[in-house]
Amino acid sequence: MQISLPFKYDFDRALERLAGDPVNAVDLQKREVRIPMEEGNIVSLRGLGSTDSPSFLIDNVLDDAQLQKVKSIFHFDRRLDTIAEHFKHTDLGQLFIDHAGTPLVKSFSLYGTLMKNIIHQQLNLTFSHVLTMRFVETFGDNQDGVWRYPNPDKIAALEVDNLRELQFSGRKAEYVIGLSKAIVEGELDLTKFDHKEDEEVICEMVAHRGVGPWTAQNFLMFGLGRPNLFPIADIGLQNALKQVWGLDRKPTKEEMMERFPDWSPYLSYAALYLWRSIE
DNA sequence: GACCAGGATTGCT
DNA sequence: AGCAATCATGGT
Repeated sequence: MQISLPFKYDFDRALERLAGDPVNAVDLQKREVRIPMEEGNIVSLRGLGSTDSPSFLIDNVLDDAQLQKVKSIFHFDRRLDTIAEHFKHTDLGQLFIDHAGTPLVKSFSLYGTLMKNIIHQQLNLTFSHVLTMRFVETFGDNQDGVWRYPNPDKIAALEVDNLRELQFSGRKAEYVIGLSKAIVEGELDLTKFDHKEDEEVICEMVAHRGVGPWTAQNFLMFGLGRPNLFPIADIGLQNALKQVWGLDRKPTKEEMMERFPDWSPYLSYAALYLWRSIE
């Protein structure tokens, strides 16, 4: 199955971003990522064209529903040129020229992205990737060289010490186990968020111990692919804005929020391109 | 050796 | 309501 897009799409950049997380099965030379699907099979997505003329080869999809799911993960239906145009006359205009075609790619597993976001809280990226990798290697499974996050029931059954052994903090271990229990017991249903407003999802999520605004906003961005979130507590975004605005300190919450009306309804893309600017 | 990392919670004023 | 301490560990 081959498809092409009528707008700039930097697939290599998307792959580099995915490759930043060692859990993902990315081959930069072959321009390929293999995606472990919920249905059990592994879909292969390979880039064929260029950023200006993007096309893709999709292999091993079971049916049309799954094809739509893959397209949705990579946002092949979301016009990046329209979004760049929106930022043209804002303070972030240059970013959208420098990194044109950078897409917002969703993670492959809702539960996985929640666990990953918890694990990544407040830690530097290198160490947090070590932790997520240990988590997946210890409790997930490997199918044909592709790692898959475990099911929540497996984590819900753990003791704090099982995660302490992987060098989780005691508190982080409690969060991860507690949230997994909430999912198993049906108190937290990640699959029912699709038709709810951002604010409603955030409200429900932060009611659970371990989930704060940053984690809920990241889940909405990278789990559900929502276009209009800006995790204001994020140190990386603060540092990126410090650089873009030429400040000698990190910007205040108020200074950042002042720009929201200009960036909206694409706050997620403002965040994505700001992260891109400091990578 | 201090201080900060792509934070959240708890306890204290 | 707002602030400080706490958490594990790696990098600077």
